[in-house]
Amino acid sequence: MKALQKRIGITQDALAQSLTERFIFGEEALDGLMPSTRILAEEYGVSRLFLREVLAGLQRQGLIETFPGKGVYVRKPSMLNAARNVHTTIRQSTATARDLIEARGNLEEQCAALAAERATTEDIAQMEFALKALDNANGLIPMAQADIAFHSLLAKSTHNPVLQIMFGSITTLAFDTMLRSLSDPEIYKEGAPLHYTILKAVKNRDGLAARKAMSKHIHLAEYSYKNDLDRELREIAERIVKDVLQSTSSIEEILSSALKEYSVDLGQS
Amino acid sequence: MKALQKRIGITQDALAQSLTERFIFGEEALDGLMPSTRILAEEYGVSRLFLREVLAGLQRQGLIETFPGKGVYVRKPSMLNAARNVHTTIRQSTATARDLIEARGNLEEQCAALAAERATTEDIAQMEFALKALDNANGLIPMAQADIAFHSLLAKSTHNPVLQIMFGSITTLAFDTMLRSLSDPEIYKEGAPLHYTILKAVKNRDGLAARKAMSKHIHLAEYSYKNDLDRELREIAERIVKDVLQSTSSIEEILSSALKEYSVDLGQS
DNA sequence: CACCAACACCTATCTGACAAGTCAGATAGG
DNA sequence: CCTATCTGACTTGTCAGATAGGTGTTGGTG
Repeated sequence: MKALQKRIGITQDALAQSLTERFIFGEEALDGLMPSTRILAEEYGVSRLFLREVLAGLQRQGLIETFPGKGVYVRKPSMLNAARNVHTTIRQSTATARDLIEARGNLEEQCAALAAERATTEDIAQMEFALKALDNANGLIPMAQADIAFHSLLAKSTHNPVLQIMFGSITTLAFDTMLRSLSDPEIYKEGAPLHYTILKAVKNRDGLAARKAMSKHIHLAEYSYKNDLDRELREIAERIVKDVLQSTSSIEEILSSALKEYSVDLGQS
Repeated sequence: MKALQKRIGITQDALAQSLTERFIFGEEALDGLMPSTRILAEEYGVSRLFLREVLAGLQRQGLIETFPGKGVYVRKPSMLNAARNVHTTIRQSTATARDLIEARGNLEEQCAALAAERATTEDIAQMEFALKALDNANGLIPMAQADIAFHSLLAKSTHNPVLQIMFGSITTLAFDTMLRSLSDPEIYKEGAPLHYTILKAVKNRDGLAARKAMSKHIHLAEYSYKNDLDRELREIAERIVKDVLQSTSSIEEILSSALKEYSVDLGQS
């Protein structure tokens, strides 16, 4: 590690930090367009490829976005994007569905309670829209999309960016398990009305009721999962991909298109 | 986007997925050493550069680790590493200290309660070690290191990987605020004994007591922060870096060395 | 047996080049 | 004068080949 630093004048990390300070936090690139890679590379005295790798890192963090033929644009931070790496790690870990439900329950209960205090009329309207879409949805995937949108909007309604990030980091996993839960009609029949209970409590500014309804809603999965409860999330996700998606498109694409459609703009609060 | 896919036979994402399935989830590379970049590039019919960028992506996700002169090694996933990108995004967002305390409080209360149920004797011994180190610590940084180690060990004691990841994603931010809190002797005098209260409750398997003590401990910061409470975390972090660190080394280095020292191996649970 | 030097690998990086997308401005045709 | 088209100068993405520097092994020498 140290040897690499000796060889060239600047590390990738150092360059990345310098660039973020200059273009993301700093006031340069006000229109959002950064100088071209050639210019930047020359300016810092590194090769274009080296700079490219640094930019790739920033892109993976969601700080910038590159367009072939156009240039590199500074991007408004997106909570969802930042959390993207996290769930791949969870999928690798030994985390089980039970672990996820436990963590998610606590988090979402807090979100429900805080949303009851803070949700704006616009927040509520968005959540109502998502629930109506869930009722009228045709097919498993549209249902799950509306479902995850509702929960994400609830997290957004807390107006706490940290909570939004935390929920964002498990959104994909929650989506996996929703796909599994919704495929069971009985579970759906029991769980769906609770959405309205939650929303009603939020409207009434009744944090405690919202929390209770959410708790009930999340923990329904504990009964429905049975044997899968202590199975690793990875296996569940794999099965879902095979059974439901049939490799038409990736889970992440479906998820992010849903969040776009329901204008869940996690971040930029 | 589509144009790029047309040009070459395989996307970066597709190759990344193929590689992970083969070497991370799959059984190849049992010793942890992957084939060299030359071989892999030839095998997939892509250039070394292209493969390199894919590997760089995997490395950023903490899936692999490259050693110059040795090769590319498959790496056991580290929860802390996976969450690294998240806090840079939080720092960019408009999140305030109040937001962090709110989210962290709820999360850590749950961790304390669950740790009381599940902590092993080894977990408890590690936490005791960290607390003793905190008492004997000399200087702000060693104190904060012991402090964050204790809280991380508590999260580890839940034996829930998802909770560990969630806590990992805000560890850096918590560390920032600890550095600020510990610099105030009065706050420290009030907050430090609560650590022992928490640990005692964990030992007694008293989840409720552990939760209460943790709640009190976290929310102490609300009094100490005063004007800073609604200031953005970014500013606080910047000030800390300037005042405390004086650019000797980065916050992340200090933090990760602490977690290593106290053998907080978030992940691989 | 101990040592060490040459060698064969590895990754990291640089150079120079070309393909392909994008956009503004010149230019030709109406 | 207006409009449609085309050219050229940008941009990123990718490539092959060469070099630098680290690491481990192997075989020869003392």
